[in-house]
Amino acid sequence: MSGSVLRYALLGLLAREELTGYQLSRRLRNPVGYFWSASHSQVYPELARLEAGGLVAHEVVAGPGPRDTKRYRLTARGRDVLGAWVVTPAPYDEQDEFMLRIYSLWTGDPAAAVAMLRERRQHHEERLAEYERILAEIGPLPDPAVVDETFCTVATLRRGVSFERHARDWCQDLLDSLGAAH
Amino acid sequence: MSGSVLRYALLGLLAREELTGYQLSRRLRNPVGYFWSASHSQVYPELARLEAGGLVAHEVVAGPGPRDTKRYRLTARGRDVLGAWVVTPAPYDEQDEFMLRIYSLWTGDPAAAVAMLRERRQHHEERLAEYERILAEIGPLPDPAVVDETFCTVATLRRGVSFERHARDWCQDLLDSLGAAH
DNA sequence: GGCTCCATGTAAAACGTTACATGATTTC
DNA sequence: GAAATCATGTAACGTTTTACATGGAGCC
Repeated sequence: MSGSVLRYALLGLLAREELTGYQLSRRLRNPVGYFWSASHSQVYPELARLEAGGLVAHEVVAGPGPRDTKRYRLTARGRDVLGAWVVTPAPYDEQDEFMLRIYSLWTGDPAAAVAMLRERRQHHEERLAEYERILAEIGPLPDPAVVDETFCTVATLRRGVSFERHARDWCQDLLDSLGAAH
Repeated sequence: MSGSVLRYALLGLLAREELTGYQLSRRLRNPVGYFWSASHSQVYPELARLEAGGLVAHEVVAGPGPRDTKRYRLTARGRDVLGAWVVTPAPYDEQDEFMLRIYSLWTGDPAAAVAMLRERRQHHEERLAEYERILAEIGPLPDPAVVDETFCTVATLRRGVSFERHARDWCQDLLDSLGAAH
């Protein structure tokens, strides 16, 4: 029973629907990939470990593809482990490679710095539009809030919207103070 | 010549002042630790690699401690490598263990979830105050902006302020919609 | 014919964390 | 006298990335 974070990403996805290893890998690009990603070569061994620990189980299903697929589901024990983990405080400091660049931006070429910041701002802009599009698709939540899958999905999207907006504005402010026209 | 990010954290610190391995380790908790951290057991081997590549050099100095210390400085080549890296686009998706918890919050105990979110909001509040204190200490920047060390430090702090503010408000909104009184 | 998607795995290499190892000086 | 700080390193372990390996179905 390893203590890696990946296992909780997998349990969290399986708490919502039954999935194959391949489908889990894809979701770890999108939509969960927005805040946690992993490659398939990590997923398959981790699934085997989770099954050995009794947190997930699988049945073999003839899928749409040519080969038999393993459809995984969360066990009651898996659900308990996940539920206990989510209310645990997360480590506070995240690594931010972009900020590391900003910290030493003064050592780089000014014109290249402006180009990099413009690209970054554009990236935030696009991601913001994407989050807002998904939110619009989901529509309004019921007013006495029901804390279910959708509620949590919307919560993460709202955080995304807030984050991208502030990040975009910060890029713009920095560009302005660098004296970059338009 | 490895391609890890740590090397740029070290180069970025050495671009500002000459430091020993131990001092570098401490700065990777604070202030750079706000967005990049590393333990001393990573720093010492990486410094050796950087020196082998001609990006840093050291001289042995009798420090305040009992033992001789190695004071490292950036070489011209190290400065070039750093300057080229900072204007390079950073990978966009960062891992966010906290958001992974939020995504599956619905599987956890509601009261425990509220407690966790309150603690998190408090954390953002404290970090916000810290950044604002440091900004006040630095004071205002010259108006025709000079893109130097201080300018970049202030840029990272402003981003920190903006981030903590939005994160705190998001926590509060979520607590509100969970119907948590105060 | 080549590319992408479906689908599963293993292996090697790189990277990061924690523990081991040592020891003087300063502060409580 | 105990704990923290200064100061440097190595070793073991865990995690992550990239490459290796295979192969059918559908699309351009």
